[in-house]
Amino acid sequence: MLDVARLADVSLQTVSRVSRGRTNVEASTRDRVLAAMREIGYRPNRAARALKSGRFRNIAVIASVMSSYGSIQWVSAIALEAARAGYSVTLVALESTEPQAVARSFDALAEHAVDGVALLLEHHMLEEAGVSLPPGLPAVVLDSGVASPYPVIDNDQAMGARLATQHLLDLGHRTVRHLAGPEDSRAAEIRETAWRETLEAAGAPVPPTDRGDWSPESGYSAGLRLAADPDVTAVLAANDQMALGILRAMREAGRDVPGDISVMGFDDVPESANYQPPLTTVHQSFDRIGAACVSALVAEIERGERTSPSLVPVELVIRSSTGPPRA
Amino acid sequence: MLDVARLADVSLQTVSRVSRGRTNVEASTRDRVLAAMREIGYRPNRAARALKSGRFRNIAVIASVMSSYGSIQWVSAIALEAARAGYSVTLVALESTEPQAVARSFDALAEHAVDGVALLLEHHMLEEAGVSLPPGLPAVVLDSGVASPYPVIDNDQAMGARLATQHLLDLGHRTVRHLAGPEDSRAAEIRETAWRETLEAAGAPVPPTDRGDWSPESGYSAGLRLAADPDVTAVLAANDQMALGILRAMREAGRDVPGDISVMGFDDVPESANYQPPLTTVHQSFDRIGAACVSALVAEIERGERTSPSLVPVELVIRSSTGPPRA
DNA sequence: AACGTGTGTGTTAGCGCAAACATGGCACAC
DNA sequence: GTGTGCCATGTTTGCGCTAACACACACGTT
Repeated sequence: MLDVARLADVSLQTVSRVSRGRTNVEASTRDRVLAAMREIGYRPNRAARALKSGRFRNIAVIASVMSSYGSIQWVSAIALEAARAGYSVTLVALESTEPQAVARSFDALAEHAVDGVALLLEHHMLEEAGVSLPPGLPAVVLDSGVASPYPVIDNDQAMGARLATQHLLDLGHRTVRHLAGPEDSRAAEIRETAWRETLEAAGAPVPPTDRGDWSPESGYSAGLRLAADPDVTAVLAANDQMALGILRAMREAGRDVPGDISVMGFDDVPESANYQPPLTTVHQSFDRIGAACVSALVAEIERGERTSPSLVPVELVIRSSTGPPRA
Repeated sequence: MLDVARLADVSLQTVSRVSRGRTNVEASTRDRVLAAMREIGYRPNRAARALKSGRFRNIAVIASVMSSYGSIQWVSAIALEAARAGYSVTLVALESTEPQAVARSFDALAEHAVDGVALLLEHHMLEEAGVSLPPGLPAVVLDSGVASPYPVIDNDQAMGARLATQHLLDLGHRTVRHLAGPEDSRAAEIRETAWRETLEAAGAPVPPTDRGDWSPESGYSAGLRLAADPDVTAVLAANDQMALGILRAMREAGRDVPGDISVMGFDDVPESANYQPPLTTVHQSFDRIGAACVSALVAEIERGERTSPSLVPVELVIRSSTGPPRA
């Protein structure tokens, strides 16, 4: 920086002003400084800048389940949007959801140079691990319906489950079975509750819930049970992967989809249009989530504004795995 | 830090030593300092530490295609392994693979506080964008077979394609069709070359290559063409998603898999065990890649050692989509 | 003429930490 | 007793940058 200043024959402060794009520098001076920077190959040192300003222009994303389609979409959407806002993104991947592993990652986080955190994890994990974020650190939680001290942003999953269930009822099914996600998942709970309430509101009987762990395997074994029950005409799986397992089970059991049984998923993973048959599902807007998340974080970091929780609408995607029940 | 020093009645330097885990501190002093840190809630300031040491303990991962299964696995494997080595990971997501977008991301990178970079992109993109990394910045490329100035790490994809092709030949197929990935993909090229060479080595005829873009849709349309050709008895798709599309096409064309036609994938995505039928494919070890990548980077950052390129072995996963040709 | 007001630029100080060097105490050999 | 070396700990300094202030000068206003 000193070299640049000397070469352009200005003070260090003027170089600093140019490098930060401040306006109160005469055009000719600015050009001289910029030329000097290029000649020397000057790059501002982020560490020094951060030390002085107290800001790192960096946000952390803590993701518990990088294997799931949703969290990946979230992470990339946040990374893209953060780049637009001039922030970088530090990815803190959890080895597992064991309380100790969560606690360890949070300890590491405290030493990270971040101005804010996006939490991509089930909120109860935080409590189980007995950890908390460093006080005063802005954060948002990407998870719906939790009582969190931080702003919460999520897809409107309840709306998704409602739309899905209603779609099946509208097709003429007497009721809809639900293959829920694991009990400790908040998302699973919300989807299940919305499913139940939609049935109740329509006066349809509420059958017992089946439960899987998001994996195709768990969908497969639940699917075998469902296939064996002649009363079942429609199934809503809590995610696409489990729906895939159900499709496989139905085929093996000789039950036609959607002729004998309608199957719906949830998430709209890119593959779902190519399942057998192409899956009717619920599409979530991850890029909008990412944008909402980053703007909430930046608002709090830069202007101290707290955002109120927000739910991003979802959309029904009707393909070929659902149809009217056989008369 | 000053408060901690006062509370523990030691010098700043001793606090610094304790906080970095240096050994030359007496046990009793260390305990006093640690207690004081806890009481005050002291957290070392990364920016100051980085400013002083010239190291950020942070590596960047530049990923071009966060949507593909492989890159996601790579990113999380690297993040996990980096955490173990005491590094954090900054994710630089590319908006697109347009040269301008790539160039923009690289400009941003230059201002990032990173000690090293892992490049998760096709090498030719760098050249097209006309960008280069800041000189002297350690980097590794996760991409095989490129002539790169940086160490290259990858799964042994040639081995995978060889194993897959040989598996089909061993089952008794006269030859094997190949649905390759896009032409601009190095991975696609390697897989295709290995497939061709395996056929040639076995004295099998080399049929024309079909080409897709990694998507299930492209697999589907290629699958329809393949299904119409009665000579085809075995197909190797360059990834699982395209294989999924082929499976769908075969089913719609009334061709049994593996009875009429054997289909193989490549990647072993978690869903592939639940495709219809469960897919025979090639499994890649992403965690080993992540570990190799981080250790290569750390070796260069901390000790200036250049690692030689390394290929991580892959494994054949035989499920139910392949079998002997109908006699 | 005296006084604000604004604009472009320079000077000073210090952000929090760790390297380099300094110190002082103790164990041991001679 | 004196020297030697080693260890735990303290003091000083500066990493690269920017906020705060200082200043000089060109204006317009009273």
